[in-house]
Amino acid sequence: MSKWYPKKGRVIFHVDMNSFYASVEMAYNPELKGKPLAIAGNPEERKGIVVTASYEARDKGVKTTMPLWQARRLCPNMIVMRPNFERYRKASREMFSILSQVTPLVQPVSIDEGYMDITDCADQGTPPEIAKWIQDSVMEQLELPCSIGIAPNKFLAKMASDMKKPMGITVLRKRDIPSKLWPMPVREMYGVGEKTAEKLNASHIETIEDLAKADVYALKAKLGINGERLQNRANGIDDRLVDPDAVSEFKSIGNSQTLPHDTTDDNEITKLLRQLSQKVADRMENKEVVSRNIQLMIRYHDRKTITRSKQLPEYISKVEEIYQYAMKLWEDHWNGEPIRLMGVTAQDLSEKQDATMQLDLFTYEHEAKNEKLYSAIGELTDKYGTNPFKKLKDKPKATPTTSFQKDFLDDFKKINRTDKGTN
DNA sequence: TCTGGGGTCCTAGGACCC
DNA sequence: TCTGGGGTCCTAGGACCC
Repeated sequence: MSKWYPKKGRVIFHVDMNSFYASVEMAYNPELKGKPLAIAGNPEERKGIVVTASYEARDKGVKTTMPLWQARRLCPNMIVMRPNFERYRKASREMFSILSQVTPLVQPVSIDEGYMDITDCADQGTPPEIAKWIQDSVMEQLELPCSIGIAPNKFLAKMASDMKKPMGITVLRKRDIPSKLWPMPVREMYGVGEKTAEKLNASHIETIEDLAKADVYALKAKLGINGERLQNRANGIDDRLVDPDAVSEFKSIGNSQTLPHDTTDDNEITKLLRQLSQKVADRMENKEVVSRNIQLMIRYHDRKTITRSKQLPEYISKVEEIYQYAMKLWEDHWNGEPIRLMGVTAQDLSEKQDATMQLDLFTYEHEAKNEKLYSAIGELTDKYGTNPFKKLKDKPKATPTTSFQKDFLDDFKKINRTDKGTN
């Protein structure tokens, strides 16, 4: 029996931009600095909510997701702006480019936060020194504040970056867990939302320490596999790697919209369905993907929400196709009550290139039974030692996720094209 | 006057196949 | 004569996060 010992602990950063949208607007227009500012979708509509609030507004009690009318009551002189996503995306790109000057091991998780693995960056300084350099660079070059958590894994780094805001740098070592992590209410733990917190509280688990020390079987009975995972996190255990490629592919593209008033009006609903289909189609074209599953979401007047989806016999990308399938779902599943929101989402996405390749593969296997295809796969399997796509031979489905798979698929496409050319 | 819009991941049951 | 077990696909919904 041999035990595996890691060579050394990892050093993980979680970089979190402070009230990102509001900060970007302040950098863009210095007159806004020091003033209570909220970014809100649809400031005119009664159903608008606060997306991000500056610290000046937060001091007055304004919070993210608060209805705008409520926020205005708390902070009457608050400036309200619509979001400028182009601006935020640009700032985000520049921020991540600063991070990647330290290491290529940067994993963006959203527009305003990301993980870094700086285990092998000792030549650039101690972890707090590197964190300080990042924080200063982002502030000097972009005028944007951020907080950084330093820890031996992703979960602890995430919790750490949240502990000091704005412009904080927090180290959370394993030995700090009992004093810094455990006293926190369990609801504040990343991964514990409202429902899970309620369940835990019902079993008299109030703090992260309670969770860390709870009976694992009781947790599993209540929360399933997630119970065990949360308990591990509470004890500072988290093996997830920092994966720079993790968010490169989208799994779904959807658009939804709340109506200004609840409705059963056919014209209005048809029009909205068309608009949403158009938006989805446009975004799919930008990303050069096609979809094999369309989902419709309906939120009724009482907020009850249903989703209905359909797996398609073929990949689609055109507005007309998306609209037709969404409309069919609507006709089949609407219960006739007034609705307040509708959404259209394209799922089971594939890159355009691959989808046509898959179609070729399908045709070959099921109609032509082309031997050349199999010999091409065999040839590549020999060349690479193994076929990374277990399913490439059996099923017309192959979405590359690793560079090994990408290389394999590229080569396969080359050979496949040559074959077609000689036919 | 309650509560947006963009996502991801997980679970669970039924159909279907071997 | 009456019934196993595993695997995958499809669908719906829940929970969570920013």
